[in-house]
Order: sequence, then C-alpha cells, then structure tokens
Amino acid sequence: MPRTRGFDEQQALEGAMQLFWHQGYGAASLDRLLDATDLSKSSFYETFGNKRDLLLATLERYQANFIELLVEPLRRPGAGRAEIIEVFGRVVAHALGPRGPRGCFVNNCLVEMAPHDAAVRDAARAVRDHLEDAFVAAVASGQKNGSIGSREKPRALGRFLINTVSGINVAAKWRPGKPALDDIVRVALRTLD
Amino acid sequence: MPRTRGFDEQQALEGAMQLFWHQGYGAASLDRLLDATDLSKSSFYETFGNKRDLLLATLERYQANFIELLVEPLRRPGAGRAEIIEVFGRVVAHALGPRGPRGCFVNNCLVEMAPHDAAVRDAARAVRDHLEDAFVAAVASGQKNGSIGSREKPRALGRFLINTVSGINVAAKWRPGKPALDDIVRVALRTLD
DNA sequence: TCGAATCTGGACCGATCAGTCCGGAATGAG
DNA sequence: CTCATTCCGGACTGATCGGTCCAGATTCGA
Repeated sequence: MPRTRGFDEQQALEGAMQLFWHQGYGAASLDRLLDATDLSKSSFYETFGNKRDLLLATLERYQANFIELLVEPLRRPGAGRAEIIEVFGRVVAHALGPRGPRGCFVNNCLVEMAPHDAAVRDAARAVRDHLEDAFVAAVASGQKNGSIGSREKPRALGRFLINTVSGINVAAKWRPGKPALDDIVRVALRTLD
Repeated sequence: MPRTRGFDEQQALEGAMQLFWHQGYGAASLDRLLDATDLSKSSFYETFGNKRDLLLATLERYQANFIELLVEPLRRPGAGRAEIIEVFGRVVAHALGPRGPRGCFVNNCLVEMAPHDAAVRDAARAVRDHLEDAFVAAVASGQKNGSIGSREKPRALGRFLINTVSGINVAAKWRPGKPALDDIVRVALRTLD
C-alpha cells in the first residue's frame, strides 16, 4: 500500500522538534503539535503513534541534524584547539538562537523528563555521550599535535568541556548578555593550555 | 482572628519544595502536593493561595535555606581557593542527593518555567545572581591573599564557576559516576591557578 | 460544657489533556 | 468517469488538571 498523496514527514518532524524545543514536552499540547506539524489529528497518530514516541523521534533527529553538525569541526583530521574554539562559538550562537533562548533540546528533555521516563533519559544520555566522545577525540588529537596541553587525560578534559556546554545552555535561559557567555568560554578554554 | 490550632507552615513549605524539586512543577499535581504538605485542600488554598504562588514561595525558601547554606564558606573573611573547593564538594553532594538525582531546584525551574513565566524567571535569576556574587567576592578575596591567580577578573571567574555548577547539576540528571563529576571539578578548579 | 473559631473531606466545576473513531472530501490510477 | 486509497475535520471519550465551596467534624477558650 504505497503512499500516493505523500506529505513531508521530515518537515513535520522538524516542526514538532522546534515546538518541543521551545516549549518543552508538557507545554507542547496536541493542538499546538498539529499546528507545528501541519497534520490532521488522524494523520498525526497514523504517522507518529503518539506524543511520546514523537518526542523520541525528534530526539533522534536532533542528534542527526544538530549535534552532528555542531561537532563537525571536531571530526576533521588533526583537530585540536582551534576546532574546539570553533565549536564553542557555535554553542553560544546555538544556545541563544534567533527566536529566543531555547537552550539545548537534549538538556531540556533531560531536566523535564529524565526523572520520570527511562527511555527519554537513555536517549538523552546517548546524545550526550556522543558529544563527549567527540570532544575527547579532539582533545587527544590536539594533545598529539601540541595545540593542547597534556596535563589532563583527554577523557577528563572532554567531560569538563561538555559540562561547560551544558552550563551555557542553562545560562541561556535567563538571557545573559553575550559578554557573560564570552567570559565563561574564555576562562573554560584556558584549561586547554 | 488568631490561629488556635496552628500547623507547621514551614514544614508544609519544605514538603512542597521537595516535591517540586524532585518531580518538577508540572508533574507535581495538586493531590501530590496535598500529600507532601500534609494539608487539606481547603487549608492548602487558604495558606498558599494557589499552586504557582506556592512555587514562588518555595523558591524563596530554597534561596534562604539551601543556597545561603551552600555558599557559607565563601562568606568567611579571607575566603579563597580552599573555600571554593569546599563549596564544589558540597555542590557535588547536593546535586546527587540522597534520594536520586534532583539537580538544583533553581536550575530545574529555570529550564521548565522560565520560557513561559516571567516571575519564575526573575526569581530564579535573582538566586543565581546571588550565588554568582558570592563566588566573585571569594575570587577577589582569594586573589588578594594569593591563593588564586590574577590572570582573570573576579567577575569572569565567578561567571565561569557558577556555570560549572550549573553544568554539574544538569549532569547529575543522567546519573554519572562520581569519578566523572570529580574530573569536571578538578579541571574547572585549575582555572584558579 | 458550650459556643465560636478552625480545619477537613469531598462533592463539584469548567477547562484541558491525549487519544479514538468515522463520515466524507480529496486525490490519483485505470 | 470509476473507484479504491488517502487524508482530513471534528465529534467524542475518559481522565486529570487546578480551583471553589460548604456541611460538618474537631478543637480550644471561657
């Protein structure tokens, strides 16, 4: 039974993710989701099953479309200090966002849902681990090419860097000035010396 | 019309705060709040007005009873590196908590409510600013007595430290091992050199 | 012991939630 | 054009939400 009328499922997913991201899971009512996905109620349930399954799907999309793009510099061969700096620049821009401070989708889910929902917690943790590993690899590579000091193990530095990223995303929620975020990044990056 | 039967309002506040803290605002239904405060529905509304006002009251209590206690070392005359280290030890213990990872009450509120509720955002920001100022003062004092390096302005270091605290509280949500948190703290404290 | 003040449990309200279901409109294949 | 398939709007359900209200139980001062 092939689709003949087809609609853009990816675009619907994107809309849903944006809504979850800006409003949170609880505040994203079904009506608003229908608006955001541009779907009828029937098609919505046909396509995504239910609200929670949709959340998990948007988490996957976030991982694939945002996180992967965000850390792309860290994947370059011979990545080091410069690439980490570049990623932090993206993090700041990403956290503030063009349409109000949305923070980080995964962080938001973690805080709102993790205590109650093991599946969401696992999904969020997976994304975070992925990000941490990317930092660790870049640190190791940077220590090898001399752009990063060798006083700390890559894992420890990676954990610290991802923690700083988390903090920035929370900080974004109360709308700090860019100077405040720049202070945070500058001091944090001193640990790479 | 004086109270003759009196009940412990402070204890009710404490119970409500614990519930909000562990479950979040949305998930803390009225029924659960009545359990937690050990109040009847009528007395609940008589005492606290409504659910949201109660949240603001618990935020104040958190500020007075937890944050103030947490940063007490920073208030000691001549505070410096040692006191900051002490506070970070408390932060780790506080975030993990005895009854599951509750993170930081203010952070949780910030993420869940700040986008929708200006009053909550202001209250949370006030608590956070308070904490940041305590760090800044301790850094300034530590730079004066030589326990902390002078390469960064106290405000910048303070912003960085409070950001690290935020990150740790988010990290706690996905139940990291203590070694991971220790890595984060150790690396972060190197910025005090 | 009596009466006033305090407190409680639960019935009740309107709103909103996620989710189900179906009659019929829209569409494309043949 | 025909007709099966796809899709939509909206009525509907049952649950739960925060919040109101009051009759009556409980308690205390006098």
